[in-house]
Amino acid sequence: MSAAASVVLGAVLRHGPIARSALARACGLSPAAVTRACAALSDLGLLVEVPEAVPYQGIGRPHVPVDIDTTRHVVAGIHVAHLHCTLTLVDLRGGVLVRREIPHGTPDDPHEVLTTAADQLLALHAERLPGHIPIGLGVAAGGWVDPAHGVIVRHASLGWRDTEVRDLLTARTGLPVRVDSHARALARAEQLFGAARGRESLLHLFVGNVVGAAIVTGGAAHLGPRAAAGDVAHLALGDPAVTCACGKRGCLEATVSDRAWATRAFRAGVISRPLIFDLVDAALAGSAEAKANLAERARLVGRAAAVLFDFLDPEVLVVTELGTNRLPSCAAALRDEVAAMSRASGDVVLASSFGEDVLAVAAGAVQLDALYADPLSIRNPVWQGV
Amino acid sequence: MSAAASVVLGAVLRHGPIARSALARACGLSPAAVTRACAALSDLGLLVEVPEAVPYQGIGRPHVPVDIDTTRHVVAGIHVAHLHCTLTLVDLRGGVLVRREIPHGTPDDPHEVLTTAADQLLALHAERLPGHIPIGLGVAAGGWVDPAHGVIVRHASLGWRDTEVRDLLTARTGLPVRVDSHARALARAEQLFGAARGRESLLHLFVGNVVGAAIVTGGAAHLGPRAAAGDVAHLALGDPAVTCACGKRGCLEATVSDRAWATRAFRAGVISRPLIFDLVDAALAGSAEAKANLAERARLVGRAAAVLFDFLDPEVLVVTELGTNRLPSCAAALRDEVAAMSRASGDVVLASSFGEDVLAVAAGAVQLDALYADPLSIRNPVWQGV
DNA sequence: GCGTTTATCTTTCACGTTGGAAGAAACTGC
DNA sequence: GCAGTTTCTTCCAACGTGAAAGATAAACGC
Repeated sequence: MSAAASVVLGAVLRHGPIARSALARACGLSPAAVTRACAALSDLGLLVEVPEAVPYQGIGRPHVPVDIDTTRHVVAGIHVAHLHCTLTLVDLRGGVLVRREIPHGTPDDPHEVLTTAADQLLALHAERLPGHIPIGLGVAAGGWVDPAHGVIVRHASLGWRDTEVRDLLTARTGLPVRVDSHARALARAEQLFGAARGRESLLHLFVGNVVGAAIVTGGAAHLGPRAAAGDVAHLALGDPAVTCACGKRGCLEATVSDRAWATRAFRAGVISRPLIFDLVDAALAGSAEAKANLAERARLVGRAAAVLFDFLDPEVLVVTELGTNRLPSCAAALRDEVAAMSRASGDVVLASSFGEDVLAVAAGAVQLDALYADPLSIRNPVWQGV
Repeated sequence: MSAAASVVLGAVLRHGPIARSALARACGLSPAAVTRACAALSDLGLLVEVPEAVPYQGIGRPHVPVDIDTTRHVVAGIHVAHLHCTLTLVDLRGGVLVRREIPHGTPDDPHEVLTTAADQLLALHAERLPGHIPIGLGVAAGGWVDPAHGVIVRHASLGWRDTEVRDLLTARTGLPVRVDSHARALARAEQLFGAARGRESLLHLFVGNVVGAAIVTGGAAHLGPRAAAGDVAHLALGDPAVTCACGKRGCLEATVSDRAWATRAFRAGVISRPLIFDLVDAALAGSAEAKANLAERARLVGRAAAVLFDFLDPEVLVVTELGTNRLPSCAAALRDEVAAMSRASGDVVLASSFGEDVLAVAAGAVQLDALYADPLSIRNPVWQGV
């Protein structure tokens, strides 16, 4: 309920260890309100005082910086990919504490995949971080996801339809469960912990086997009435010469998705198997041909991003894509292309902040999003007793 | 400040004459809160009781419907077009009470154009509606406008740059002044009084001599850090064969703007002068060639709109364009094209609600937007005295 | 015709959140 | 050790809200 608590916790997250007096200025709240909010958040184990963190130099009573307490709670995350689930335990700053990948038993059976993942995640928690109280469980998946109902409407690669995730896993784990799409989860992560920290608008373009986008305006993700906002997979922003499985021409996904591009590179003789990792590895190993090939993809992604950027005009554009995230030359190609084709200046175009941990962070961010929106809702009876 | 007053006034606007009890249900407020809000709004002359409006049939104490009081206040509007200003006095329901067009004296002198318009508008008010208290002045213009600073950054056709409108006209008229772009003003009008009534997301595409869009998400217009959101004029969504004055190919504005399309139709021999009105008049007079020509434009607009729609996934798409607004066949062509090229079903694609009055309503809506956002800010000392 | 029933609207009161002001606390400088 | 300074806390009044009780105005039933 208390709006102040949410604002204060968000400001602490952004500004690191920070004194209450500075918080009051940063949040536009009275000192009294900040004290009250900090007390409440401290009682819940979300905030700690760290007197030694920022030594006080000046005159007067020394300040007592507060910071996010990452030692008490964890957030669990499940990312449902094509061949495996990524299980994660993430702290309140989005730091990945534990990560494990488990292959799907029976990919056609959502119930089995999800309950197995949840069970293993609980076991992982009991084994590795028994002292951390789990706040909730976030589930991220590529494709069309309806976070309002906790449903994977259409999983991008597994063919699942209208899979009710939230109710299933809440019953199974007893934790609050939130579900969201890949692209939106990562957008929120960028906004909380990454490049878009503190920004109120953001366009996040995710290019993997799935291609998707997330639109953040006014500080909140825009879902659309069908939760389909940002579905750019089949926009005609790609190569017009490519015919997509959907029947249309020039679909973005058919042009630049991992699978599509790997196939294209394979046919062009750049790699010997149609696997994107082969292409990236070759580029990392120094192959000029592979580098040029990936830069070409980055430019195609950039051309599409330029259109979306100019239309939406967000504060930041973040692109999550294997090549640009690992190869500076690709990131530069992307940036140049966007700058050339749009009003965006180079400094608002950024590669994902999360490196290898993208999937792990995404899954956790789904739940952390909810925490930072309403921190006082964490009324965990287990914790209250300690 | 009171959030309830804004919510209540908005609900009254949407639901016409409505009983307080029904308002409480519609707004999710307690009856007490509604009573208080209505009393405050009544005192300000924004609301009236209309006991006879909805005769009560059932048992129990009869309800007393309340409605927007359109008899006390007016909002002034100035729309700055290429050759003239449209001056308007609009009531609180967006109804145009007075409209007058005045040609620019010296189009190159923003100061002269704006002050003349403001002076004439004040005179018009004194002459025609002296009993109505002016709440404020809205200014709408095509191009790049920064409403946060009240500045026309770049007028689309007059070549004005960084014209400070708000401060100039506040000083001149003593009224609160708000400035916004054409596309956003009309989007807000659609949301308040038109097709998008009560919707929280909306994409409005405006096609005139200027081509622009407005993005509404979460109930509020998205501006972007430079107030440039929705600038679709130079997106490559038009005919790739067309080269734009900006140097790029396929720009939307170079393809479908009034001027560009009229020129194209003129060259094709459909009309004898490159004037869009000739084309529309011919079509209205029954010319099959002109109709086909305008339907082709509607389809091109639809193709561009489809991409933007699928990306943003708004609840409604509203297109303001001369042909589709006046010719059912064009509206149908647009609808069909959007439905074919996007996920949008036909019923979310709508032509503008305001017919001949588009410009007049747009100018007024800029200020009405502010009124409905914070009705209690109308502390007009003149009114308080009555 | 008069009390009962029903629904609308208003008033009263308690609650929660906030900012302002005063006070307590902790340190420096003289 | 005392003034000066800044941080943080406590107390209190203001505000907006919902719940509940009360007032009001009609139809209904006998």
